[in-house]
Amino acid sequence: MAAREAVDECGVKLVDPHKVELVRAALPSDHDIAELADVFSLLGDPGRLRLLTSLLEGGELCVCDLAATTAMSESAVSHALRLLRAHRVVTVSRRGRMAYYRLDDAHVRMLLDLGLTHTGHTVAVHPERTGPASTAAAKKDKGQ
Amino acid sequence: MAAREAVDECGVKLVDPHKVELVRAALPSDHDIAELADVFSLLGDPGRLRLLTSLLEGGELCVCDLAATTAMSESAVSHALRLLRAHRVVTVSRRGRMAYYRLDDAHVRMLLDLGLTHTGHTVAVHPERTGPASTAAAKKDKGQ
DNA sequence: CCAACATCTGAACAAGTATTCAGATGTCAG
DNA sequence: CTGACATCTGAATACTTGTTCAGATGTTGG
Repeated sequence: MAAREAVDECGVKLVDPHKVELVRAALPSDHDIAELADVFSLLGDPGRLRLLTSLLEGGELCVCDLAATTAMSESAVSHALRLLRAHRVVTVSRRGRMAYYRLDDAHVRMLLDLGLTHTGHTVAVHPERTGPASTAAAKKDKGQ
Repeated sequence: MAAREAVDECGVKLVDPHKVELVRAALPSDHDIAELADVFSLLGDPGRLRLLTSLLEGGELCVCDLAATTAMSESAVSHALRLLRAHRVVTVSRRGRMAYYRLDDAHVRMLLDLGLTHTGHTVAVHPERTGPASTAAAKKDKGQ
């Protein structure tokens, strides 16, 4: 079994070149990876997570109310919302001097929903949730 | 007019105190939020994302093969895997001088899978992104 | 028009984090 | 045992990122 001595184009030693080749071919492009990492990164901040969860619960909220629910300064909320807006995760509808935000990305909504359903530990699976409007947030099964 | 002038305990002005109260009550605890943000954060790095996607595709791979599939240095891979190991996302089984890693968290696996099936739909709007290479969704059950 | 208000923005600072390098640990072959 | 090897680890670096402060923009009511 000389399998251990294989070397790839860059001179790196490989253990299972065949599997490596398969995996490499199946991996998403750098662009797709970067985009996906971007989305996860957006959800990877406690402040933004509270923000998005609030919108998932409340449907539509203005900046000052969001600041209240998330315990953040209005400035911090505004900065965070700008980021989320730039990534098309939320949309804003301005009425008078207020700005009302809402979730506007089915993909993120699903990830959020799936994440919240499993907070802490892996419990029951909800594979049937594919609709953007579903938001298992209403049931809040925290008391698992 | 007076409806707009509500104020919460900290002296912040609120627009819809009732909704704010509801949302606040429904939000996960700080601990749960932090944990979930942690998980998303782990998935928010391109390197770790490639690493995890490789494991999702390959099932079980050693460090040097992972370094090859992800185009990272073996040291960087090792550091990343240590982080993932600390968060119980991957497990290692050592055979001889090799260390074989595999995905070991159903929650993360689902998030990864859900994320990968939607690559290219969220951040930038990509009309026809049907998947140039296979998005791992098709054959995700390799590992077990 | 003016003053009060909600939100947005830019710059500066602080904090966290990924990557690299060099060396440590532990394993196998002879 | 010794040397070659795979992986792990710690420290130093540079990088990214969240938060704050002060001021800008745009809106409402008198």
